[in-house]
Amino acid sequence: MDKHSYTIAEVAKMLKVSPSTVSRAINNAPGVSDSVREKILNFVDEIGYRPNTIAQSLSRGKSNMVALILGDIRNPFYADLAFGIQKNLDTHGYIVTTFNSEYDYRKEIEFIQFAKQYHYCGIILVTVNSKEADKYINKLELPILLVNRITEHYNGSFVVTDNFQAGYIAARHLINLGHKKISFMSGHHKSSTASYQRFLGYRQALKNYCLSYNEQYCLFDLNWKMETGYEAAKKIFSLSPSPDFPSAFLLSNDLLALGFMDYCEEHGIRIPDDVSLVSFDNIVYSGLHRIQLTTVSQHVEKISSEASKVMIDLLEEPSKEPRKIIIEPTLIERNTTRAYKNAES
Amino acid sequence: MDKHSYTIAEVAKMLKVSPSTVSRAINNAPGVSDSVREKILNFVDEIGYRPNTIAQSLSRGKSNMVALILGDIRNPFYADLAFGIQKNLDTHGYIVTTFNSEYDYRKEIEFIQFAKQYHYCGIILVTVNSKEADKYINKLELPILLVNRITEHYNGSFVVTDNFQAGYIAARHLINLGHKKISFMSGHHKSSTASYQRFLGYRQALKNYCLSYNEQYCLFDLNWKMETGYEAAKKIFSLSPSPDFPSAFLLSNDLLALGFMDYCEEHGIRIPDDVSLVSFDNIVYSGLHRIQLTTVSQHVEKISSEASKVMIDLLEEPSKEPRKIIIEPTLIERNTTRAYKNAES
DNA sequence: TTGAAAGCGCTAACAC
DNA sequence: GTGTTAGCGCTTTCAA
Repeated sequence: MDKHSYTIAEVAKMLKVSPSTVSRAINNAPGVSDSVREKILNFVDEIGYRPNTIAQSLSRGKSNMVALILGDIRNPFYADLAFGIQKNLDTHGYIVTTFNSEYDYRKEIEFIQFAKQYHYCGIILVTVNSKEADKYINKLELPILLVNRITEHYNGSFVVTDNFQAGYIAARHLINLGHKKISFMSGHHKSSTASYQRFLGYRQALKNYCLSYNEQYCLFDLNWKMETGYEAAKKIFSLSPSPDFPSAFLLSNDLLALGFMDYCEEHGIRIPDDVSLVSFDNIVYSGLHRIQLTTVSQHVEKISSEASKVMIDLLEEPSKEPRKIIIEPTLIERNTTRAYKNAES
Repeated sequence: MDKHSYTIAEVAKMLKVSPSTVSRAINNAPGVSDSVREKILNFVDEIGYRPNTIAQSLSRGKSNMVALILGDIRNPFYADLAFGIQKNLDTHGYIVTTFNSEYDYRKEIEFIQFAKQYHYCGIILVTVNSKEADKYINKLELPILLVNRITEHYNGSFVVTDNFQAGYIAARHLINLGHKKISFMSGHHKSSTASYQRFLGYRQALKNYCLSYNEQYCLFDLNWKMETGYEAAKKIFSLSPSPDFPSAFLLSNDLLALGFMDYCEEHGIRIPDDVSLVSFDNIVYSGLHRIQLTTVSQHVEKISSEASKVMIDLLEEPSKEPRKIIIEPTLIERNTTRAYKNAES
């Protein structure tokens, strides 16, 4: 029953040494004889002394907390990311706090300032990528790492998926299946480079295969959520019928796709019989036997391990060149796509 | 472009007042004339000064960080819980750090000690509930709140679901459907009160309706994960056929159920035609049109709002009586259960 | 109402 | 190899 926490001064006094010696011993710093070090370590262990991290941080002028700012931890993609990063950084003695910006750039900026005020030692940011954030990021004196999305004027370290390629292979898959009319349902198009790059990849594929792009059936301001995917489907399928109506859809992420599917199922639109679907992320629920969503994997475990490594580098060797890591996506073919069948055939 | 963060001393000097006056002003403490206060506040705002929270914490002897220790953020139930708690506490000026114990009591204890060393001001704990943790929890001098599960000798504040009731209504639903042989697939039975209470409720229902309990088809050490549910199904369905084989299963949580379903689907066991399934949590994916899992909702948004309220109480009025909050679960009837049909009929 | 000064628990020069 | 001492940036008595 430790009634109160000891201070380093108390420990020093009990051991009849100076606080600095204790400090050196517990921090594995040089300048203590082995015998004294051992004595101190044993004693400290015995009485259960642990240095006050707050005091350490203040004295050292830096903490060991890193902030992870992302859209929404309830998105399984981010939950995986956060889990991985947290676990990796944990083993290196860092502690990470996760902040949900809810895809709102004002919250994001608030959290960035917050991290600064709290003297976090670094920031891992999945930005919503507004012009505003851009300004804040560049005038930040904290080590920062952008994950998944980069801003326009950023030239620091990042770890991202090759989203252009992701969009390209998703579209190509559909094209190879014979689809001619393919629509894109995008997350905040203007603000998210991730979504925008995927869109560009899709456009490129269309172009390369001489297919036309029909903006009428595309949506560009979706909010990455299941409900939004549901609403998107409602909107699209309530459009008056036309020969131009798409036979396949690209959805910006799996959550949107799941919502989209839900609407379809409820309204007798069969997948993949009536329309084909491809999305991005490969969250675990997409692989469920009853779901079988064809999707482009971003390899989240790879992203989180790379991001952890880069962050640790940034923290421990600040002088190093910025690291720019791009990860190749992979198409996971499952069951929401099938060969295009002409109505007349 | 603020090159460096100002200190309170610098601000004071610029304003030709003392640091204490600045401190009082920015903390809304009494003892400053309105005119001076206003002047300080305006200036501080203008130059973008923010007090160093680390220094504040050290000086005050307490921080405003609360630790949330839970099993695994990748479980959507916990993601929802964490999201809600974080959002609520955020608006009260607290910052919450989430730790994943991975259902390992040693990690849990490590995190508890950690929170102490870092001078967190409070802990919200979803314990794995080992005897070990029990000891640590009770000799803790930090405000602590147990969520979802309580330990044997705990007599502090908690917010939990009525898990006995949850188990009872789940089983009763199946019984009303005519099922006679109902099996229970449990999370760590011995260590989790949540799971154990659900099991007890189930046993009680069996008893009340004069049904027999057959341990042979129950499993008690599952690990709350999808893969584990999959393995559980494999294990059960590889048992040699018998007239006692259950026609319905209760699964400790939705993730287990999803994995269980996956195995069944893959092996031609139809749900609900061949076997009925009920589980607990009502994560969002259970409601998907293609899934339609019948489950018992714990009302996670209610849990998180109550937990937040109680934690804030604990922090701000430490003298108050412990709060003990029990939330009633609700059965969500969907599509993984159906009336029992005798093979001969 | 305001300011001076001590101190929170630790680290890191600097001296011995 | 070890100890002394001066901060880190803030809050909070206490005195004015």
